Amino acid sequence: MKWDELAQEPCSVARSLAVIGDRWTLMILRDAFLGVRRFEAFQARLGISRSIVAERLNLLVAEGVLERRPYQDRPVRHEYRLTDKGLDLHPVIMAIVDWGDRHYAGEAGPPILRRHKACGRDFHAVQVCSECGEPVTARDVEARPGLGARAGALGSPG
Amino acid sequence: MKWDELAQEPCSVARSLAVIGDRWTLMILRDAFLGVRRFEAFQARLGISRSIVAERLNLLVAEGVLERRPYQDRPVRHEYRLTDKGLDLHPVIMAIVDWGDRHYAGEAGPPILRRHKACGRDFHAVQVCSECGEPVTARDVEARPGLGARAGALGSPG
DNA sequence: TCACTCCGTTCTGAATTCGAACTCAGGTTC
DNA sequence: GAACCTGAGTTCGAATTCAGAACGGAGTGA
Repeated sequence: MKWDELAQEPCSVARSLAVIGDRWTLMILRDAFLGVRRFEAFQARLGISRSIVAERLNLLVAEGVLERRPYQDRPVRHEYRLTDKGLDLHPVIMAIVDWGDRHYAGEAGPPILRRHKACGRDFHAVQVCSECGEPVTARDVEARPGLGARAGALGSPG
Repeated sequence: MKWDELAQEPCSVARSLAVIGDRWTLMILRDAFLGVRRFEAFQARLGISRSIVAERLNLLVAEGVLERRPYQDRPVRHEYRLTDKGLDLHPVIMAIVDWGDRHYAGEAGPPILRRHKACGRDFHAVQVCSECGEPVTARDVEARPGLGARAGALGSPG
């Protein structure tokens, strides 16, 4: 399988990774969720080449994850903002943060603390079942092909 | 920043991505969560070259995400199983699945359905606050540097 | 003895990715 | 109006990654 064939797979992981599975794309999204919006800022924070930043931002705009909009005239300057589709990626970033916090934080604890505005406390994200509200772990889940699976492709991942 | 400097960043996203942020690594983990355990199976399902599969499996073993253990003697054959640290990645995979299901599933719905054994119903994952149990979205979160942040690196991502 | 399986490793050349330098356009300062 | 600055890319050659094929080894079965 080639990288650009991922999007055609009957698998939500593959389709998602075709968009966000790139090395730097998730780092850009991390910054976007922290409020970074300008080309220069993304480039400076990540310290990667401008061509990479430009390419990734264009891809995310093309996919509807970011939106490019002017924030001033004379001269026209643009900023990149998360769309609703982009905001839907928040659980992905939070899940990655949690894993990093758990397994790679040093003695001093996590590098970033996150406060839940609604309740005012520092928190981490917990995944629960949409139906019963109980926490879900890997062992609690049974997967089977759905209607969106490729016909005859039983056992196909998704 | 170079790819292999990511692990040194004071940022849980960067540290996690240094391990799992690779193109194919997440696809391998997807299969691992679906029960795939053998080299040949990973290679056949992904259709990528053997050297890539070997390299990624070795990296995941070195990081303690997978465990290589013999499942037979004469000849010795090994299988790759998720460790506890690997199982902790389940929320990451589920978050990616959800985003794909939501934005890239066709008319027929998601390619894979997942049943929560505890309650018996098909579900999707929902992220809630560990403190108050209420759902969390991007707009509900306020981030600030924690003790694990690099001294003086305010605004450093995490 | 010969073929076959499972599990890798090594090699090579082609494709991709990346950093650095360059461009361009508008605006500001002297 | 010349010199300079800043935001936002584009171009190009070097470095990296990858696929595909060959190879090896340890066993099994005919």
